[in-house]
Amino acid sequence: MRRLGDLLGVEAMSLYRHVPGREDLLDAVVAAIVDEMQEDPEVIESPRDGWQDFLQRLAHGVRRVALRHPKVFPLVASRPPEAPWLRPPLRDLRWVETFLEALQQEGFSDEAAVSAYRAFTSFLLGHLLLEVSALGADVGPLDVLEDGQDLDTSLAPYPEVGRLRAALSEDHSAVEFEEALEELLNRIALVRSETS
Amino acid sequence: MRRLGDLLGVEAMSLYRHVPGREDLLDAVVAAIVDEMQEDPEVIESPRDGWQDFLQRLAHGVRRVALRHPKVFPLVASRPPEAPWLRPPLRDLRWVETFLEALQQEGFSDEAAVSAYRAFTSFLLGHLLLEVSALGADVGPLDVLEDGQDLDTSLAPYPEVGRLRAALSEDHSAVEFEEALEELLNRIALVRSETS
DNA sequence: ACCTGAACACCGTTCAAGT
DNA sequence: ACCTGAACACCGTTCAAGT
Repeated sequence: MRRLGDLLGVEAMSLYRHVPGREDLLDAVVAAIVDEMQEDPEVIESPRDGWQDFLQRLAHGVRRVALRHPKVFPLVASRPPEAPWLRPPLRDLRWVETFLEALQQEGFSDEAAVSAYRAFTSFLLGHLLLEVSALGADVGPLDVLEDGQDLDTSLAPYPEVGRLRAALSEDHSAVEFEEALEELLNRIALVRSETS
Repeated sequence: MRRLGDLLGVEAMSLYRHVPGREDLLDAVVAAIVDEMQEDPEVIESPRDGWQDFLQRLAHGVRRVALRHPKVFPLVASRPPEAPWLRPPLRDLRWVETFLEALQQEGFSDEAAVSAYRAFTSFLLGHLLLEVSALGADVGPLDVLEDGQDLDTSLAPYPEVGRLRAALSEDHSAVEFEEALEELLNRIALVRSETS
């Protein structure tokens, strides 16, 4: 609060005229991010070419927002949701409604739509949180080391990690996201046809 | 620090004899949780009936630890990792080494093993973080409401959410975890056979 | 070797007082 | 209506001093 006050050229105490407290302010930040997803033209674009197309565009939209705000996304992902049916990062009644409608219009049963919503949010959370945290890490890999050690000797007990450390450090987040998303959509399609 | 001191019947300042600071203390907590995974007999059990059996047991072991420590697991999931090749929640050189060895012994190529490690961690992170945070939420669904409103009127603009809110609130985390894990193993098997 | 007291530089928040 | 000063109850951390 004090820092934000400074940033606005005002004393911290003035903020309490406009906002009940720190927690509500953080909630508002999260809400702003969620709104940003809602305004993405790539996601909202009216002609939906099937539910797969819709979920593809939604997933990519959420990913863009996450990458645009790497510092804030963990908040979107982990603030306690307002209700049990709001799962991060799709923690918004409008999104859940749109999501369910879109799938039901294409013949999903109630249970299939709900289970797709669950699988979809788990997927987004895992991939985007990991991607975003890797971004924020900007960790010189030297942080692991004790004072005298170098990387090779400290990795000596772990030959495979040492041998593959280049491969392990590569960033394949974009293609991984794509492939896992593809796979998720296939799984959802399967559940759809099972229960319909 | 002050609260922990109280808990130990000592002044906060005494803690600095034993620990460099707050951050290192949190790191130690995370390390303790990771060690707990290592000691789970269900996971370590020597006769491994193939890599699928190993990954199944590992996933369930991590899940057990996460559910045993719902308050601490978010820390395991989101503390900045020590190196780019340590992905939460499997953020431990010993685990990565074991993981890679196990898969290579069963004919995985280097790339297939690394990509399996990535997919596996994303999966665990998404599912367990969501499950654990739903646990900690214990949210009376009334928190969403303004003072005068009741649930039905506040959900009125979202008919599908309203209609399906019972289904949306049900907890299916256990079966979802199982099914998604199954699906993940199938995908990993596919990648394995493609690149070998 | 281990602990303590006093102190420093921070927080978020309340409230009476200013314009 | 909006902002401020002083104050309160907290933090983590340093350091000289105690046993």
